[in-house]
Amino acid sequence: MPPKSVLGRALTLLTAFRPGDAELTLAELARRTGLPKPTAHRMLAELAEWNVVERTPHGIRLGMRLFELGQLAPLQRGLREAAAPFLSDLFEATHETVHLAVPDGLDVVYVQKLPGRHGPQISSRIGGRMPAYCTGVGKAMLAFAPPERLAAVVAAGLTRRTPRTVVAPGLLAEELARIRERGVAEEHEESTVGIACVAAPVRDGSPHAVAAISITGWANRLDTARLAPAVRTAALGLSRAL
Amino acid sequence: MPPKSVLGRALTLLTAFRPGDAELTLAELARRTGLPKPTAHRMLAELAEWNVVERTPHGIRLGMRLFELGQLAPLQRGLREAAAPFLSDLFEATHETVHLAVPDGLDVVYVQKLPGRHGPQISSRIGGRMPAYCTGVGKAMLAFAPPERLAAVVAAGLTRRTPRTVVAPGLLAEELARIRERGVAEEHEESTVGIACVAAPVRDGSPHAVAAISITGWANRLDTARLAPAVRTAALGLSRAL
DNA sequence: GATCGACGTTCCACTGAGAGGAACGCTTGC
DNA sequence: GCAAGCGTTCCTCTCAGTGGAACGTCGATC
Repeated sequence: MPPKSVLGRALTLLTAFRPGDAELTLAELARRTGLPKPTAHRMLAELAEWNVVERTPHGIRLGMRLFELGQLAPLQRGLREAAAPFLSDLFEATHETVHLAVPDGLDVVYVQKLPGRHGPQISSRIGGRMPAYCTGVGKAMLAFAPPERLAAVVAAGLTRRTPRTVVAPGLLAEELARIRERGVAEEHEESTVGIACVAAPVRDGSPHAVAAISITGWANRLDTARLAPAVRTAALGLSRAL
Repeated sequence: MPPKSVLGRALTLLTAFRPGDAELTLAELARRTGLPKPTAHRMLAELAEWNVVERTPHGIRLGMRLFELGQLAPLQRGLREAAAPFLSDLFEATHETVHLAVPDGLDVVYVQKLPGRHGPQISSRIGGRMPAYCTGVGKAMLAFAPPERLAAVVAAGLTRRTPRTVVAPGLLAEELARIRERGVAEEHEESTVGIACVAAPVRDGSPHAVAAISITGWANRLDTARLAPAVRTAALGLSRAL
């Protein structure tokens, strides 16, 4: 049941694109959104004029202007620019995958990623989402978030994603207390089997975390205890820079 | 004179945000777009529901969902993922600012940037635009572009941005021929005084360049001759990976 | 402390931008 | 040769969108 407003319909069309889709046909878009074909056709034609979508010989894909517009979002932009040197240093020192993420609702959204050369292929994507409760960055930010946020996350339910996912609200709260104390969050195969990470919260003067930095690698090779100070230092440095 | 269609108006509102604007007031948006205030108000309210824009206590800013959507644009995404390891290597080997850019119309659009720690503050931005004819990445791609593109660039006029900008179409053509021969483009203070760069085109099997990689630094310190092979190698490596 | 201008917001009668069923020609695969 | 699916066009109808008018509220300015 698509929205009736033009804007709602257009956004339904855009959000019909999922990470895997390189390009979609008009018919597929009409099917996914529930819009009549002529309606979808007309709207896509106008979006294409703005380069928000692009017409290819065999379908339609999201366009360059959308990318450009997205980069103007001030939160991501300012944060990423400030973070760049710290992330580079961290990458250079460890050669593992480095992430920068921000909280959004119950999830975390990745804002920057420097993929480690020899580490595992990690499914995270810039602009991608993961649940907060089972990721290193998510827990780091949840530990320094307003209590409502934790409550909302718990209320939405903790789904078991791997055998080691923490699904008991009590255990999660204990863990967050530990994170608040140490200033560093760890994750051992809680979101994906075989993968571990160390994360630290970034703060901008307010008591709450505005972002988090993490290092990710193979669970059996990543020496989290050794890396923790480096991640913490980078996060503190970025916090000071904000 | 704003467009009459709802979609056009909404996009006018979004594109009213310029790189410097963190957030704008409703009145300012109405002024910039020429839309009546109630119209802008109503549209922004709907965009805010989708998190395309966000309401702050003192204004309106572009939202997280716009960032997420932009990251799904397949061209940028696939390219950036494939390029990441090559860019990291290049950065590590040189410690100078590394750029990845794609062509769009008469311009280049930066898709990734790793800012060098000790290099100059460069005004380029991920998602930002620069003219093709006076940048390293731009010339690298122009040299391997369909001839219409060069013609269009020349037709639009070559503006002198610094004393060293190449503004004679003949000289530009000669330079592009040299770039085709060497496989590397250089730029010495043609877009910004004090800054130089070395760039190489990335190709995906087709005869035309789909992107370019560059290293940028202080004009008086960057040893372009020494860095050229590294940039070229990275670009060739990425070309093969595509 | 009265006046002013600019702000965001609400209301509502009018209307033209948008809708979408019907039908088109084209390609693809039985 | 036919059927199914594709993108595209047409054209009448209607309701989503419009925007002038007027609102309460806030800081400056006098």
